[in-house]
Amino acid sequence: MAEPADGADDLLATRRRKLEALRASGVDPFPHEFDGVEPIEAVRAAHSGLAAGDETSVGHRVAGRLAARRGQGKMAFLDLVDRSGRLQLQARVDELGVDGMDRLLGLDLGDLIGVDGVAFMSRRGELSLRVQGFVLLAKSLRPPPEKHHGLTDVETRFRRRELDLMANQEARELFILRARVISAVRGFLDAEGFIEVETPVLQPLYGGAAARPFTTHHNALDREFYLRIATELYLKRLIVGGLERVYELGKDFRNEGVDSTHNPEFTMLEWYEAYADYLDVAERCERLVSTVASSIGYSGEFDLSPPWRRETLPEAIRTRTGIDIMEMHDRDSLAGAMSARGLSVPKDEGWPKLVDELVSKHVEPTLLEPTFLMDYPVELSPFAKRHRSVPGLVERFEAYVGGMEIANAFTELNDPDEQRRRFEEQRALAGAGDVEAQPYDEAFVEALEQGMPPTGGIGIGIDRLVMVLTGRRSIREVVLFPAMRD
RNA sequence: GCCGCCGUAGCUCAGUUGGCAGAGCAGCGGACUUUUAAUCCGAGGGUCGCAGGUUCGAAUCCUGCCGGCGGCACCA
Repeated sequence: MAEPADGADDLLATRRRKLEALRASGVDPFPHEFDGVEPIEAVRAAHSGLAAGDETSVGHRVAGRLAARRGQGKMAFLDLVDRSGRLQLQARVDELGVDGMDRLLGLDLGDLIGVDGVAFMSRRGELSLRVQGFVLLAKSLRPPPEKHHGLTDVETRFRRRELDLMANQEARELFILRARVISAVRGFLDAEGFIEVETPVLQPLYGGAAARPFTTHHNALDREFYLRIATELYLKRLIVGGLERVYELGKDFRNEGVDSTHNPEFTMLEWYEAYADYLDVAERCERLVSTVASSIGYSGEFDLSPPWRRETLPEAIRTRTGIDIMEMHDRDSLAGAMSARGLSVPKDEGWPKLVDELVSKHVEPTLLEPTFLMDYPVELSPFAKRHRSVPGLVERFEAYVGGMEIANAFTELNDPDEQRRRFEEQRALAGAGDVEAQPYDEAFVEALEQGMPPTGGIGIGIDRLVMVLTGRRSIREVVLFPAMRD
């Protein structure tokens, strides 16, 4: 409430005052449109051959946010930023008049403006527009982040992503690249005969992954629903229905911990393909990732081109720890072998969890180059088909890059009676307190009883794929608005 | 959940042994017709995350809480 004058008022009040002054002088600070805008990138492309000092008579209309200002008085330079880049504007009093000059220089950094100007190459060799006319497109009532250091505070960058995007070009580029990844994924699958489908996010019963769900309530039906943890079971029902090749790209929700590779809601791609097995799926997976990578110009630390390394899970555990899980099929002998080698043994956990421990502690961190880890114990995989030649295993792989799981796939179990038995086993685990055990899904089993062709299916974590393709180490860097505490 | 580090102006950051709260950018007033983080002059701007405690005196030391990051645990 302090009175204006000089610096006694705060930054917001100053901007509000300017807003009111504009209105008082008949300027609409929030006009409705600005037609015919050219992306800054296109303006640059049109003048790539100019040399320092060259003038043109080519006019351009651009629009964006005012990002910097140099100079005052009779001539000044300003920087305008749009999605595609940054362009210097030159403001001259002999072009704009004293009044126009004052109005242009009276704008605040952060204001959105539209500009008509003529291209020229400055003495220092920077492409610029000599401003002939401009219009305020939206007044900014809050100060933008600092113009040199940008916005670096991690918490602010995530909570107020709009500030990150306006201040940091890398942030803009990253999310544009993410969009291109998703577009390339669709293009790849569409071209290979898959159709994109949408299945329920709100589900009466959840399933398809080992995870705890979020619950919500439907008022009119007066019943609980779950937010899906996977799309798997519905998609397989579409395979039963004869759609043959389907994929879904969308959010899954898992009510579990948050860390650098887990966000409670995340983007998952799943596809299912009739008459295929997990080897076919692996081949398509490595081809998809490699194709998407080259379509976005990936040049990171990994060689993503096919074929990826393949290693069986029992073999991977044996070479890392010397333990042969195929020879130790009861909990006690495996636990004994682990403690004999000085490895920590999770208490009160059964054989499957011990295997899981060995894989996540001793195998996964070593899988840096793209690798398919193949053939998992049946106990860990309630929806995967038994291995055609190795008892106790299923035809399943997880794909790893940089020590991080990016995909999980199997030859789908299509024997309804065995699926029923697997659900019974899950029910027993749930009874023993496993909060992630699969709930029994009778509708799914009945669908399998209609007859499902041999099918291969996969889930690929899109956020993690984007992490790999952009070299980011935290999932929060590739999700626009990651989950944060209040 | 446990451990460690961090939280100071709109933004980026200093702040010594516990002794008046600092700089740059941004903003405000002014000068400047080819700047590139423009420069120069002037005057402003603070819930030092929050709440307690110790002390003559706390941004600084102690406790608790909130938030962030990292690690562990959990988690396909």
